[in-house]
Amino acid sequence: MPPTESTATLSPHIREKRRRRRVEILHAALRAFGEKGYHATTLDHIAEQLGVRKTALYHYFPDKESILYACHHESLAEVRRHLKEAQEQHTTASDRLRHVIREHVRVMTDTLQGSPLAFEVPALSPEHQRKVVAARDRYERALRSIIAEGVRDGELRSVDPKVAVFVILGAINWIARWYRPEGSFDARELGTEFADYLVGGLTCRQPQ
Amino acid sequence: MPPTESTATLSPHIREKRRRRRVEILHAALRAFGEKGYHATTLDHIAEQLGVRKTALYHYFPDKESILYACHHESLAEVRRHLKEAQEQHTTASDRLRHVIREHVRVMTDTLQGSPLAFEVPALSPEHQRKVVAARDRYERALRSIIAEGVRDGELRSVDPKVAVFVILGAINWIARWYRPEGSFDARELGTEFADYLVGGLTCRQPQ
DNA sequence: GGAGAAATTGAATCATCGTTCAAATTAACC
DNA sequence: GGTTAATTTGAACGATGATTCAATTTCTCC
Repeated sequence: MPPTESTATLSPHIREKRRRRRVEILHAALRAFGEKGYHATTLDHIAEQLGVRKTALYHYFPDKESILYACHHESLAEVRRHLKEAQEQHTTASDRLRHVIREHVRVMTDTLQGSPLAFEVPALSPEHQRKVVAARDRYERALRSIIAEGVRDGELRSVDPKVAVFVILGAINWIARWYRPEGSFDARELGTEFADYLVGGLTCRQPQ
Repeated sequence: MPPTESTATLSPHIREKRRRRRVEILHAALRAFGEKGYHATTLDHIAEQLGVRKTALYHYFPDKESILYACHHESLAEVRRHLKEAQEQHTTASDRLRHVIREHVRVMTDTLQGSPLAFEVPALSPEHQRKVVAARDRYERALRSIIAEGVRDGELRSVDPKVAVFVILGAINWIARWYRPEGSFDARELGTEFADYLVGGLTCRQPQ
């Protein structure tokens, strides 16, 4: 009876099955949180999507807040991975930005439709909140310095990087509120459109 | 004892005093909703900001949901007023867009820091929800057609107006999550920066 | 195919608000 | 200044939804 903790003594098969189930729960939770917000989402609602009773969830997570935290954790890891890619694969600020935006949009539209910065951080426990805010700040700061570099090099217009990052993340996080997988938008095109728009608004009119 | 209803038989002085109090409540509610979201906000929390017990609120609004609706109603009226201004005072798509964005940002940062499209619509009663969604859709459609016109006239890049409007409103609504009046951002500059960025991202590189 | 672990369930508990209401306080106005 | 209406309050109620737990069902694996 290892509800929630102690994955150590499990057989590989069981462990894997358990991991998959956790991911399923997170997907259901992410969808619900994105649609209605954390507080309006009941455990019943999440469980219902999985064809199960809410008490079953306690076998995988100690409480509702931990589910929210796991969502944050997963999707923050995801976007920060793409940030790293961008840094490694591109050299100019616009290319890096374009990469990050496109991939972040993809994270929002994928099954793990994560809005790691969109979800209500205040709902987290102090401990979890501290961790999430720290990770989110690292991400935001990295984006800001990409923009700041671009401005310094004359590649981008002279904008306040803080404001620019807020605009970008606002636009991206908002996706959770209107995007539905069954809708008519193509996820891949969406990322490109976002990148074109949001990078285009920062680049200089006349390349010097 | 006219709690909530029947403003008819009141003296002008009383009526005015009552109106002011309602606005105070809305401001407190808007701030709280913007920070923590509707469901995480308790009536105690709103009342506390006004130095009063939560039961006092029932003298002005029949229930919590009506406060949310009033917030929606007020701020939707506000942004749609600015939309009308934009149509009347400007002729080109970019100028109209610029006007709307700047003013919408101001609405977000002002005392009535309204995020009429940001607040959880599903929390409203079916009746109120219908009204708010209708008004919001009118607003969104108007913005889309401004952009569509600009594209048709060759003034704006060829973008999907739907996506562009989502980007713009996402960026603006996100303001409720990070802007604090006591912070270091100047509200007026903010509107201009948003407009520059978000209109700039739509305009053609080389005016034909 | 059977023993034991894992997963799920249903019933019960508990805490948190939103809401009601009668009583108390405060303001309006003649 | 006193009467009436407006406003606020404190205590109590009720609904919702998170959480606990013992019992049951379903897997795993020999």
